[in-house]
Amino acid sequence: MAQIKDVAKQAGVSVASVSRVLAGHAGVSEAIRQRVLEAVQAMDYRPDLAAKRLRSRRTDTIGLIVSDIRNPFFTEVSRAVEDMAYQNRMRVILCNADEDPEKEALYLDLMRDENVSGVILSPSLPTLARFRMSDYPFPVVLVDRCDRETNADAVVLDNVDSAYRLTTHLIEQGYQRIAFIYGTTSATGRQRHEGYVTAMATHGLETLTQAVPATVEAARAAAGELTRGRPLPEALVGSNGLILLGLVEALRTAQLQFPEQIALAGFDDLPWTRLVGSGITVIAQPTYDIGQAAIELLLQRIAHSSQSVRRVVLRGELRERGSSMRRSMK
Amino acid sequence: MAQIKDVAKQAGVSVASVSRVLAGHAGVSEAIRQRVLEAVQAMDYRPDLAAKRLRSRRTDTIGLIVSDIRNPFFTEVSRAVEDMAYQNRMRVILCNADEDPEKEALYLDLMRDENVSGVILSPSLPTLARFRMSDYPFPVVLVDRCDRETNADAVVLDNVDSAYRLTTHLIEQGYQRIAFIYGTTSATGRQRHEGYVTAMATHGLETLTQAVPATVEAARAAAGELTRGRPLPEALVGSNGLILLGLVEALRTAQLQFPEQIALAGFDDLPWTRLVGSGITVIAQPTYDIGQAAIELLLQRIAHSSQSVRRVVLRGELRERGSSMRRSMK
DNA sequence: CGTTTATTTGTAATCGATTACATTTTTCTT
DNA sequence: AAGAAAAATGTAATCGATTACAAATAAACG
Repeated sequence: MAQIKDVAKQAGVSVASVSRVLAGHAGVSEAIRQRVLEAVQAMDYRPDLAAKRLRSRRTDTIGLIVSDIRNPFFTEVSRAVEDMAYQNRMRVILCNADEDPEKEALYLDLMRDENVSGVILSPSLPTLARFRMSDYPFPVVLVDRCDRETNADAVVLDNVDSAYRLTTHLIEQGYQRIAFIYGTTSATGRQRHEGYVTAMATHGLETLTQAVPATVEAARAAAGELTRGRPLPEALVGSNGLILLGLVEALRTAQLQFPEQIALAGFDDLPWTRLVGSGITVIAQPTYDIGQAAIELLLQRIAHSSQSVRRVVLRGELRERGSSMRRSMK
Repeated sequence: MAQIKDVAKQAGVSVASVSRVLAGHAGVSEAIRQRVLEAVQAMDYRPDLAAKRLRSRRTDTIGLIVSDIRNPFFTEVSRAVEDMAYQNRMRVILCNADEDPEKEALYLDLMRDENVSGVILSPSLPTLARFRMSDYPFPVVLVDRCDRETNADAVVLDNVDSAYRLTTHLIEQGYQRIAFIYGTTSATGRQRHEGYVTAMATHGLETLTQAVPATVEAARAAAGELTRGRPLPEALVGSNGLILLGLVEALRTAQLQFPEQIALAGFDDLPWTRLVGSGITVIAQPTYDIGQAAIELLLQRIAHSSQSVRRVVLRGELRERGSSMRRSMK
């Protein structure tokens, strides 16, 4: 394996010059630049990253900590983050913390060990509550989850508004007994719940909510109970993609047609939402954009560590489909 | 930031002893071990990974190169790989090569730069054809895609057999004009095609195939054409999850009910396959196991670089659902 | 108990780059 | 053309660990 001193010898220059040329630093003559580049080419020289990182004290690596990459939302976010990272000659270390604060802490420690340039974090509720930017030796950008109190760079959906719009849509379609099943594991569930409550209150309707861990199984069970109760809710709303999936499964088990017997809506426009039944009405999140915005924010913060704290709020898009069709008057 | 010499001073020993204790090397007295551990604890010392990697020439990092993490198959594989990697104190660098041989080469170069311990690769067809273990300075395990000629550690599904069983199932249900839409971008499509052809031949039936790039859009277009042709095929089979999704969308557009007007089956048991219509018959891949097997194979190979080449073949599971229900006699 | 052998411990070289600082070369002024 | 200032280049220190080798200590043996 060729190393920098070999290249220097081959090009007849000093190692410093080689390093300068490769780093793209100014103040090196065109003649030398050419000779170095030629030698590099000829020897297929590739700098040793470990050495470079040790000396320069920078790793050009960013950490991405999410609950579970199998959640399609995070899948898409991670793809965006990786795309942008490689474009900026950075690496990504991905961690699945499973909504477990201890794992999150563990992985954040690992980020410190790795001496990462920055971290994108989707925190569980307890971690979010405790979060202080100053607790970390690297910049952190929160993604998907953040609350009003938290002082941190963040990229989130307009959760309250989106839930408000979704709920209002159902009300306008003639539904009144609208049940909201939401995840308690993260801040988004709470915020979407808030939007739902506001919409219901605005129209003088009573709320009907069920808080569950944000998993398909929990949502399925909760929906099963709801559908066995009487009177039957007129509509079900799930606060995210996993929950929505649980609802669909439960309705199927209970042999309830939507929207004929019960309407349905939720968050996250997944590949299947328009395929089941006559399609499911959802708030689509601009997931790729969210990931992209997060890493852009992070890169800016890395470049200017003292710039003011920013929050990017992206708007969800209501996609009306069959599952929320107008209720026939009774 | 405390470094090893600070710890050594604090514990009243040499840096070598500290390093030995932390590396878990034998031949250090219990007394010193205790003193070092105490000092480490007290100072919250964490070894600098860049320095460690430079000197030891090992990174404990593995590369995972797939076409697109958004493909649910790879999502699940990557989760398994990451789980196992962290359990073995290793890191994972994930790359999306988009089925592009050039990107694959680029990322493989990057792996060389990173001096990774090993790589798990899901190669495109051209890369697979050219693949030589000896071309890389690190061990490589192929995942999902491998053909008979390739001499390499690999973890794959029993593609030919699974496709054979799936096709035979449809035939047994009374279908004859069975169309097979398969992806040309990867080796799996070809192999599944082979299984289909064999099953059809065994039963003296004529084949009806359509090769497409493995994307939802391409499959949708191809299926659209097939459904406009006459006589209509009696059944459609998609060679993977993306293609299957495209087929479902096309049938929906063409307003064709399954299995009433046309039967449907495919590969990959995704969250939605049992929710659309009366459920879709599929071959379920043990995706998590595939990922797990791949990294286990890789770790073994890293430990014993000269062990014999292994191929792990996992069996797909046929899940019969409504979409392939028995055809009423005509 | 002195010698040999095995076990601990320490000292200093090393991994391969970046970069501070010193030196040389070039350019600019007058 | 001499001297000052600016630009280019080189030398050597440095990043923070691991580890080869040397030195010191302990155990084993006749």
